[in-house]
Amino acid sequence: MGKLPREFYSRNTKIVARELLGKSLVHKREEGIILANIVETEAYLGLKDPGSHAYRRITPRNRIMFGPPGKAYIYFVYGNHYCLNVVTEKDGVAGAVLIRAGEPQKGIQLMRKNRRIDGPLTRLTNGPGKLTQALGITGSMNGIDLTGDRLFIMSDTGLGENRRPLKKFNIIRTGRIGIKKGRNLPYRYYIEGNKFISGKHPV
DNA sequence: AATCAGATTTCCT
DNA sequence: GGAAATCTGATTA
Repeated sequence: MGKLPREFYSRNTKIVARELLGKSLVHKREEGIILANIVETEAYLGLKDPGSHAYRRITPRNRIMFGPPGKAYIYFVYGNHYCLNVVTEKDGVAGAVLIRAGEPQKGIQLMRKNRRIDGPLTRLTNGPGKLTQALGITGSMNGIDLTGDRLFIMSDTGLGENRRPLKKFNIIRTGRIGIKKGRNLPYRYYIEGNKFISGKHPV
């Protein structure tokens, strides 16, 4: 139930993406603790991955991806949203895992407040932009150290207001969402049957 | 149910 | 200039 150490992140990006499923993402704020279990991730590799921001070279935006593992790479997309990534691989090698969806466990009232939306729990954090908004994560936190005590990831505590801890689960691997180049590469991972995966629900 | 406009930054084919 | 690791609320394109 400890906080994941830097060695966890300092590994192959696809392995980290897979192993982050079922872990607990924690944001400590003045108002209280917000915690969600990670249920969907995508691996973004470095210079050779055409779907990655780090494709071909370092830029001011993607520089965090090239730095030490265990940091947060947070970027702004489509004029409105922030996406949270975890930096992987050794210092100097680009790689990151996009956290695409979570399952709310603690601080659900805070999440609803941050999202300024009513509706089912399953729509609170079922997408990368929704997740950061619910957790109160913005671009000013880009580069924050995930081995610190403000924003970090733990093994599933089994605590939570929502439901029992995730036990064993099957992992499904598919192509990544929302990109054109590199879409065919099977670098998206999610927990089979989970109700909090990104995407539209039928009404 | 499916589609569209709008929010508006960062980086280029 | 135009697309991009998105989402919401309004419209039916």
